[in-house]
Amino acid sequence: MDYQFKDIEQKWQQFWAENQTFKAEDKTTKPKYYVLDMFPYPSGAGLHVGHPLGYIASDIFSRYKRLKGFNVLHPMGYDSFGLPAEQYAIQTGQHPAITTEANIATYRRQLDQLGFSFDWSREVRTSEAGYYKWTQWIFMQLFNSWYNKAADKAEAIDKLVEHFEQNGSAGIDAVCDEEILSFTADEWKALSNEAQQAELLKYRLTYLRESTVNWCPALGTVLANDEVKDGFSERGGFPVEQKKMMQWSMRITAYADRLLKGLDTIDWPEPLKEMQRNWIGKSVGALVRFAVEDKSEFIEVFTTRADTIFGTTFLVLAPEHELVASLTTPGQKEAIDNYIAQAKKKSELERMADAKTVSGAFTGSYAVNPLNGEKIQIWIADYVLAGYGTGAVMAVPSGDQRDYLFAKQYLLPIIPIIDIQNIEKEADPTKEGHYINSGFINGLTYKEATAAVVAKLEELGAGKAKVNFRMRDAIFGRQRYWGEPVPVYFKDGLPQLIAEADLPLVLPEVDKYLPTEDGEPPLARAKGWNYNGLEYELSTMPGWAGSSWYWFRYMDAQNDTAFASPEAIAYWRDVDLYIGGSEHATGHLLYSRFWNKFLKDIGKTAEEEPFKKLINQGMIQGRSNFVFRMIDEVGRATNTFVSHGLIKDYRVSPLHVDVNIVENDVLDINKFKQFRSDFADAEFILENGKYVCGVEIEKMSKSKYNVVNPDVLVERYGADTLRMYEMFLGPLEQSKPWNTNGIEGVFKFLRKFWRLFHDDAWKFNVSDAEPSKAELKSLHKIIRKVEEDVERFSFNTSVSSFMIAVNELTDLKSNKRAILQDMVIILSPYAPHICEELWTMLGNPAGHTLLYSIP
RNA sequence: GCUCAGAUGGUGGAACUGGUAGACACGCAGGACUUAAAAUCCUGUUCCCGUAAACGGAGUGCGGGUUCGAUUCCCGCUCUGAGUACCA
Repeated sequence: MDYQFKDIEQKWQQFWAENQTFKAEDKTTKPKYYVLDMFPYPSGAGLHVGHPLGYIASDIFSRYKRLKGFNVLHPMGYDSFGLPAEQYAIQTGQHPAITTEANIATYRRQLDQLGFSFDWSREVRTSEAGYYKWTQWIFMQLFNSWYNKAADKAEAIDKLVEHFEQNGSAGIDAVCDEEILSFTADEWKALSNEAQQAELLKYRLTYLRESTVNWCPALGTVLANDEVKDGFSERGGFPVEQKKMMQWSMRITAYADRLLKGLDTIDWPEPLKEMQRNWIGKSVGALVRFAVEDKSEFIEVFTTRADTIFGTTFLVLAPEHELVASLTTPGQKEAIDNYIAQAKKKSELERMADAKTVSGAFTGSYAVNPLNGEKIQIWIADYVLAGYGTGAVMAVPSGDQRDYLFAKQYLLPIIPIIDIQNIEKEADPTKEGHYINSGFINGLTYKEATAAVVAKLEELGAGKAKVNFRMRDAIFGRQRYWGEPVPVYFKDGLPQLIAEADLPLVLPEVDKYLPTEDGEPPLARAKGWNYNGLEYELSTMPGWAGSSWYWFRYMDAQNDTAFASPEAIAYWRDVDLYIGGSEHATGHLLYSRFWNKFLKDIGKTAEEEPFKKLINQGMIQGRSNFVFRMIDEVGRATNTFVSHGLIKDYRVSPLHVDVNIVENDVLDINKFKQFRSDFADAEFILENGKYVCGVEIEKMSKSKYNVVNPDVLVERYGADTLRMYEMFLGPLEQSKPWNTNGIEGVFKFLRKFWRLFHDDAWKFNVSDAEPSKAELKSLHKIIRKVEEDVERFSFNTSVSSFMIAVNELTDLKSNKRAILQDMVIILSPYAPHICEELWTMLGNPAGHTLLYSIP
């Protein structure tokens, strides 16, 4: 029989499902290997051809590892809380759980037809109570913990309380809020319970605090920094503004240093590590205190160039700085007020747009340089950011270009401080040379000077060495419905955890998915929803909560007494290979590392890093096709279409055309006439009897008619062909446009492979004769090549090698069992259905992934 | 601006540690089979010169360098993509 991919694929998919062929074992002496894909958000649009790329690669690798004798965990699930289902619910009144369920069904069908070897018995869905019970549980552990810098790990909050009771606040080195109380043991004990709780909140790893947040009015919720791009929400593209709100946050900054250091221990793409390094933004420098002249106040600045302190000719505060009002003299009040009003009006975007225009205002006050007693002016300017460092800088115009421009604009002095500095046209931030005009560090080099200045500042009590991070604590609350409820209620205005026995705190029903009239989150609509009469927290957790620990749940997905059993965690430990997109660099991947480290600190997990090796699969872009509609003399669109090669001779306007009615850039004219009713009587100006379309690379999207659905390709060529074609397209990590041209080549290859086992009449015909030298040579070449390729994730080259091998064996008219049986095994990770079929036709038992190993 | 990645035929790409550039596939051209088409098979296909072949010349974004030898290593530049953006 000819190659009947449809029957073969259906048959084996059913067999694998019924026999749970790919179920990972929990008790085995085999070495473990954990292959993880980034689980999808099940959107309404279903999968397009770009989504499975990473899944195919991970599936090939998983199947390969099984052949190599590993006990492979290769699970799949759904990140099923999220905004689109909720937006849809707002529009239609349909409960998000219902649309989510329907979308998951579509995803599952699409995934199944590709023949993935997922262990579905371990499926997780973040929106199910059985799962989010443990997301809430982790939240509670974070609430019950503080970060002990001395031990460099998270510890139980009870230990902190114990310390307070015995020693007061002395001897505690914690990551905490800035305004903490200093007290003795007796003073602590004398505090009311409320006061104690309020104080502890400043230490907890998840805490409630008034903070400036990214508020998105259109979405009606706050967003985390990584969910905002250029002043607009990442989802939906709505404007985002800054607003002060009481908010739940995660003290991820406690882990900043460990998150940074850990990067050196993991096998991740360098650009991704670089992105995380930049996001964490560690900078080593010093805090310097400048006293304000004739006032008791002082201004603290952060600088990475303490050595340049003698070049400081003014101070600049952010317009939002808390001391601005008190520093402003009566004479300068109007100027300052005007400036602040003006700065406030500017949106984030405008502020970035005029990065080059310099503006600011003088407060009228003066500060004193702690090292030389110089009196310098205090200004405000929006080039200083309130959110970074202390919101104030010491301006050294000779060394910093921003300060330089500012000094030029407002005629402030510029003092050179290094002998080789050239400051005629711009600032010179050099670290070479020796210091001048710099008091006691004159003549020293950069290294010596920095150390000397910091030592002197410490001696004078005017400063100290300080490491600063750009990363902020992560805002954790969302004023939305479709997310995990926060397991907290309020008593006397203070947050309290609900009892662990009351988990999960189930998402209540509401009449509408919108905020209430007085602006409270949707959960305020829930009738009778309270904790023994006390009010629950009304915000829900952000999208990244559920995905920050899901790889642990796969280890033991059904467990009802722990997020995963200690035995399961001790065996599976961490993810050996993680495949997914680089768009999660500063969100999911950072939060996951954070939670992983926390869970290790509290003794629940085994490894410091969750994902040993990570590969970014490239984005599959859309490849749009265009037709060219002729424009007549008066500028009206006609119903005549000009082939691409001829458009220079006509006036035309390009029009997207559905890529599914175009093959190799040639338009199917009949299908085009049915594409839209007004094209029914379209006319064409052809070249060589064909209508050739234009091409452009764009994002894959419905509106551009360039979405290619895998269902269509599976229907036409089968899953094995699609799997191999996606790999054949190019290196996994590289972004590339999808182009269905060429899939025929892979299909032909599989058919040719099939034919090796059959005679001219398509009758199964395999010989038991001894293979020739040439045949053995081909076989050994391909085995070696494919092993090398898989180990370095070069799947595209192994597909080529398979083609070469099959071409060679076809030329040799080889039909020897000794050759073909091994070919089946090495090809099986790539094209599992056809291989399983041929494997059984050769007389072997089915389900060979468990039984056989690589030759 | 800064950081990172990349640039090879008509197209996707290969050449892994410096050793025959263009594997494999698509497309295209020609041919076989067919009444015809599809499917299938065969041949050719980097460019230039040459009727064709042998042969000759050029060639991996551009300009230099190291080397017996460079797509590969080094320096400078151009362009494309991604990330980031007044971070003191």
